[in-house]
Amino acid sequence: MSDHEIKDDLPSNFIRSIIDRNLNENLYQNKKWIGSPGGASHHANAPLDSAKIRTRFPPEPNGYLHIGHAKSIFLNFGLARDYKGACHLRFDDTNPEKEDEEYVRSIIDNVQWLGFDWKFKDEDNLYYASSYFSFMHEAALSLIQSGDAYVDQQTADEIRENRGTLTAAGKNSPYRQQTVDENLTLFAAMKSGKQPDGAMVLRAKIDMASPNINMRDPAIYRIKHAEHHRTGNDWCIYPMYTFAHPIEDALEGITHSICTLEFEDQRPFYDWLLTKLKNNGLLTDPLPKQHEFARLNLTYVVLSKRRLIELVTNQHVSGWDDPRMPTLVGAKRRGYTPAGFKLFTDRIGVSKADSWIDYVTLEDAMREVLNTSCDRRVAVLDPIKLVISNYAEDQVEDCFAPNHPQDESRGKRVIKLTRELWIERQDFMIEPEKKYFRLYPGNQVRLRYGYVVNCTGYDVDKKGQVTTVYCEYLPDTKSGSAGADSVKVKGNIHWVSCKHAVEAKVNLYDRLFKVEHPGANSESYLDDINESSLTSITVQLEENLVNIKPMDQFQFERHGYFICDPDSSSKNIIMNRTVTLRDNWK
RNA sequence: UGGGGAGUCGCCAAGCUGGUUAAGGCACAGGGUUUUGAUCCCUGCAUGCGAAGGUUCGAAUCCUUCCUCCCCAGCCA
Repeated sequence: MSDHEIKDDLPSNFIRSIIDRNLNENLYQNKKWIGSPGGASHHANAPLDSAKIRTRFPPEPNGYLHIGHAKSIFLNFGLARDYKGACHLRFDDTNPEKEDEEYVRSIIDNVQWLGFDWKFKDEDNLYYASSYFSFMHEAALSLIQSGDAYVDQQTADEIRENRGTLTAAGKNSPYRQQTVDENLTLFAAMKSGKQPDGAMVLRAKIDMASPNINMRDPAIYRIKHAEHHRTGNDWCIYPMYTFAHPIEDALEGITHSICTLEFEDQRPFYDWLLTKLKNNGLLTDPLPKQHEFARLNLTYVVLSKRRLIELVTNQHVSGWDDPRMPTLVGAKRRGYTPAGFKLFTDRIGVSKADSWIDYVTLEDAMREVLNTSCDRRVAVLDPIKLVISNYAEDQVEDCFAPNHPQDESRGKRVIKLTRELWIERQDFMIEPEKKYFRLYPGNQVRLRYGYVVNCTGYDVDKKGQVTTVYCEYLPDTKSGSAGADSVKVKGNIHWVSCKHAVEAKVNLYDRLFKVEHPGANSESYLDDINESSLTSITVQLEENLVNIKPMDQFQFERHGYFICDPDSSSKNIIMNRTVTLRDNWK
């Protein structure tokens, strides 16, 4: 295949268009990279960067990754792979009060689970913003020296008041005209540890009358007497995201810094800062450029960090990895797969339009992937007994079931047939409704992989509930035998031998919220919680499932895809339903 | 009422340096195959591109005006 053909297979979106254009403009042909992050002097004698582009996935280690992050991960790492570039995993740990090592580990696991790493040739591009604190401090000093930053001693309230409003310009701080030396002294005081939190803050000196509020002298360094999970007590001043992020990108030689829409207003500051630092000799071209895309919204799902935390702490779910949670750890336990997420993100595309993706789009992507990857098994979820009256009490017979209907190479397995079987309650009706073609008195169906049977009767308990169904089998009709097709039936039901069945617990999951947009038309999104999002039942599995191991996945025929829970054991098998099969009936 | 964005089929989304009948996916509706009412296959699904004007031989693509929605006033990210 030629490059041209390969390119035709790639999706088209505005970010790829930008990259294509940048590459055609030879924007990075003189870009130097010495193999590790650093400023202008660090890369001064470096060779040309062999990575065509550099992107980054920059999570703050203050929570668990969710499905929305998966979109960003596939975007950033996918772009790097397609363009023969590198994607860095960078922890944006500039706020010590919120961040923790526990999240770092979980994020690393999640990214690897989705199939990515941060290697590029011999580089290991795993970085921490906190590694750049020294450079950031120097950058701040340089800004003070060039007259582009000052230490403001107003209180937080005063700063807020003087910022102005959306329609009215702000007022200059009384400290805005301090000399460079005064600012240097004050900034040193901030760093010295002798100033309490909030006493003063370093601000960029731009324009208090800017129509863009982000340009009204944004705060770039604050005092925070807090222990950082990586730098300990080395610092008591920490850079703000606004200041830190562009620098992180620049030091790592990022070409395309892709973030979500809400940062659009910050792009002017991003460019302002980097240009200043370039003029001050700390950075060189090509400078990274920020591009924004629409974050993922999924119907019936909440993705905001605050709400997710609330769901866990208020115990609406069992934890971060509850299979109903949209976290990656939850999705994994639910049985959602990396390949499914890849298909999903490919399908939804990338754009700048705010949008809500139908939850069914995600489910369908999972079904499509699971359909080919999962072997089939039989499970009766709501058992009633079926007795084959003309089948001997002690007889046991092998039935052969293919592991996958579209892939013979996966072989067959044996399922034992006996006189008494478990079948689904839903596969029998005393009085069939229209178009129902399963079991009812007088009707014939095939016991999948076994014989055709004729329904002869049934028992009910005092409540009128069916307890046992009776039938007679047609001896010449066994699946695979010459006479198998001699009797044509429409219905085909699954079953499990009572004598051989394995009991298990199954968790049936439904959407966590009962409305498309939780919270949109109610007091709180919590009012929209679906109280029956989890149903736990006891079921009968085919005997071949006795040795199932945690995380094994199967399709239970006619039901859906199921995964063996991490807490499952041979004595206590637990299966989680990932997603049902499509069902045109009922 | 300031600034920044976005509006193409029920949900996404190509196309947008103007040029045959406006890609594709999901959903939906029919039909075929089928020992999963699954899968798979076929067919249908916007004379229309937020609205109205205008430029042009020709506009979703260019211009003008208007409408709707989202984001921004943390020493959060």
